Amino acid sequence: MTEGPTITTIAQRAGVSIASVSRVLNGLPTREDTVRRVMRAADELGYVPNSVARSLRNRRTDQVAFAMADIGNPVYVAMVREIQPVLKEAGYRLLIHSTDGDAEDELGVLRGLRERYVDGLIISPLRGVTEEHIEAIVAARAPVVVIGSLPEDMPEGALVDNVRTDSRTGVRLALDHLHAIGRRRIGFLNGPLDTVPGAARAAAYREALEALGLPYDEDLVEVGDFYRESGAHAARALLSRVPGVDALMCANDLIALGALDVLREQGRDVPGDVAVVGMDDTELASVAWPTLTSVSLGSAERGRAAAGLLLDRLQNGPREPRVVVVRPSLTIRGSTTLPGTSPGGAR
Amino acid sequence: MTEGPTITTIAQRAGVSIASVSRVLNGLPTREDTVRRVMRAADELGYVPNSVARSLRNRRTDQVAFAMADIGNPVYVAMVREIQPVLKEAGYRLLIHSTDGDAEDELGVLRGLRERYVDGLIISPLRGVTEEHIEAIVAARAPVVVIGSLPEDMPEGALVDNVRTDSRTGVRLALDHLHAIGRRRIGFLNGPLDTVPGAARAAAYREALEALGLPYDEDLVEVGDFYRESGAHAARALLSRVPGVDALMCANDLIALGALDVLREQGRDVPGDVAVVGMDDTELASVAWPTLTSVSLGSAERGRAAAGLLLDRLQNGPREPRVVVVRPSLTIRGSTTLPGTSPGGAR
DNA sequence: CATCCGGCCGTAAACGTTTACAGACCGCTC
DNA sequence: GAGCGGTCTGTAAACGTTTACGGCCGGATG
Repeated sequence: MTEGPTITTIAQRAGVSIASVSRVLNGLPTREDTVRRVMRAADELGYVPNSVARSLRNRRTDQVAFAMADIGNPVYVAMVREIQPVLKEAGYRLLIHSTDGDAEDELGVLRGLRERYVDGLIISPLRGVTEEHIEAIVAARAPVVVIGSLPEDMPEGALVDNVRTDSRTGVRLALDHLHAIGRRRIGFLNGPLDTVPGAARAAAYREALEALGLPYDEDLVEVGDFYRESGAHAARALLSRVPGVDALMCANDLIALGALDVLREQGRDVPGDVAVVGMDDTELASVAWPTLTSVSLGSAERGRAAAGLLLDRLQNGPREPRVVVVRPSLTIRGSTTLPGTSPGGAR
Repeated sequence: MTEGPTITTIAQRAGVSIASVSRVLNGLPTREDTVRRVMRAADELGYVPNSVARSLRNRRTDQVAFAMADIGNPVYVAMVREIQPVLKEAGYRLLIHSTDGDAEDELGVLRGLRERYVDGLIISPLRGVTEEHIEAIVAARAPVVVIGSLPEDMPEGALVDNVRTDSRTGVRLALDHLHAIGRRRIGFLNGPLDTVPGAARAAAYREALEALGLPYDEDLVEVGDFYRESGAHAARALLSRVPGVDALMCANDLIALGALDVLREQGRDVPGDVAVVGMDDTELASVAWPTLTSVSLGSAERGRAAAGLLLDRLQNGPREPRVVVVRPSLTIRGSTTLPGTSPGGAR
C-alpha cells in the first residue's frame, strides 16, 4: 500500500520548508509566490492532510460520540437524527455506541473518553447515573451531556450538562386523559424497575392515580421489558388476571404495540373496550392501528438540545453546568378516542 | 484542564525508560520486576493510553464508518443494528454518516477516507456508484464495502467488496403474488428514478408485468420520494387518475404506509378493494394496519454480510473482491390476504 | 552609511506512542 | 579468566502535523 503525500513531500516539490507548507494550507499570511508554489504542489500530488496527526498535535479529534441503549428504538433514532446535522454543521463526526443498556458497556464508553478518541459525549444511561459514572465523567475531563436524570449533588469538576424530560408529568397527562374519557380501571405495563424511566414511571403512575382519587391496585401493574414482545406478554398476563380493565397505560410505544397485538388477537375493541396509551410518541404511534395516543417526551427536541449544549462547551470552553428540561405533551390519536369522535388519522 | 499521565510520566515514576513502559503495557516479554514496577506506577497514576498517538504510530484508527442516506429509515437502522455488534466485537468503533442521499455528501465521505480517520467504510450510495465514486475509492486505498449495485468493470486497484440484493426478483415475487390473488390493475408507486433502487424497481415492474402477460400502462405509475408523505401524495394522484386500480406495489414500506393512510382516508378497503405491497419488510410493516405484505430484501442480512466482508479485509489484508447477493423473499401479511384467509397477524 | 523594523521563512521541538538497534549485564563453558 | 550467548533495557527515530523562535533580507529612517 503506497503511502500518500505528506507536507514533507509537498515541501520538497515546492522547494520550501514544511512550516511554510503548513502555513499556506492553514491560510496563515504568506508571500503570494510561496502560496502559489505550495498550492500547485499540493494539487499535483493530490494531498490530503492526515487527520490523526493533526488530532495528535491539536489535541482535538473533531469527533463526538452518542451512547444509548438501543439504536433499534425509534426514540434514539429520533435523537440521532437531530444530533447528526448539528454536529456535522460544526465540523464534527459522530460515533454511535449502542450499549444494549449494559451498565458495564456504558461505563466503558465513559472511561473510554480518557483515551481521547472523541472531544465530547452525549449519553443516555438507561440504568441511571451511578457513583461510578460520575467518577468516570470527572476523570474524563471532556464535556459530557447526559440525557436523562442526573443526581442533584454533582461534584464541582464534572463538565456535565443535562437534558431531561418530566415523565412524571407525562404519565399524569395520560392518566388525566384516560380519566376524562371515563376510564377507571387503568392498567399499567411498565419496563424494568431498575431503569430510570421504569422507576420514574412507576412512581408517577401511583401519584397520578392518587391525584385522580383512584385506588392503587397491584394487580393492575405488569413489569417487563421495553420491547414489543415483552409488552404483548405483559398485556396477556394482565388481561387474564383482570379481564375488566378498561385502559392500558404503557411505559413506551413498543410495549403499547405489543398490547395492541394482544387486544386484537383477543378480539377486544380499542378503544371501545380498552383504551391504550403509549409513551415517546415515536413514528410507530402514527403507523399503528388504531393510531396510538402517546405521551411525547420530545425526543427530537432533547437530541437537539443535547447537541447544542455539547457544541457550546466544545466551542466556548468551560462554564457552569446547565440543565434543559423538555416538557412532555400528549398526542391524542385513535387508541383513546372513539371512532366517531376521532380527530383524524395519521401523524 | 490538567493533562493526564503519559508513558513518560510512568517511566519516571517507575524509574525505567519509556520503551520498557510500552513493552510492559503491550505485554511484550519483560523482566518480572520491571513489569511490577510499571504496572504499579500505571495503576497509581490512572494511566490510559492516548488512542490518537497510538493511531498515528500504528497507522490504524480502529474505527469504521457506515454511510447511508437516512438514519431515519428503518432499513438502515436494521443494518446498523447488525453492523455494530460485529465491529464492536472486533474492537472497532462505528461512525455514522447520514448523507441525506446527497451525492456530494457521499463523495465527501469517500474522499474523507484519505484523511485516514477510519480504517474502512461501508457505504450504501443511493444514487449509484459513479466514476467519481470509483476514483475516490481507488484513491482511498482503504477497504470499502458497497451495499447496493456496483458497476461490472471496477478497476484493479479498488479494494471494494459488494453486498447486493436482487430487487428485480423482489418485485417479481410481489407481482406474482398479486396476480395469484386475482389482481390485474396493479399500480406502482416508485421512488426517484435517478436512485439505484428507483431505477431497478421501475425496470423490474415492467418486466414482471410482461412476464405475467399484463399490459404496461403509464397511468398506473407514480414517481415520488421514498417517504411516507410522498407515498400518500402519489397514492392520491394515482387513485384519482385510475379509480379502478386493484393493487398498489410500493417501492418501499414508507411509501406503502402513505398509501395505506390515503386508502383509509378514502374509505377503500384493504385488501378488499385494493391490495398493497411494500418493500424492505421493516418493522413498520408488522405494525401497520392492516399489517403490510412486504418484500424482504434482507436488510439485516446485508448489514451483517457487509460488516463481515469489511472485517475480513481489515484483518486478513488484500484479496480479490467479493460479492454477496442476498435473496429477496416475500412476507405475506394482511394487506394482501382477505381477512377470512389471513394467516395471522403480527410479525 | 549605519540602524532599525517588519515581513517571511526555516529549524526544531512538540503532541504520545511503538519499535529497530545496540549496549549492558548475566551466567556458562572451555 | 576470556569468550560467548542470551536476556533485558535504553536511546533514538518515526508516524504527520502545528507553531515558537530566531535569522535573513528588504526598505525606510536618521
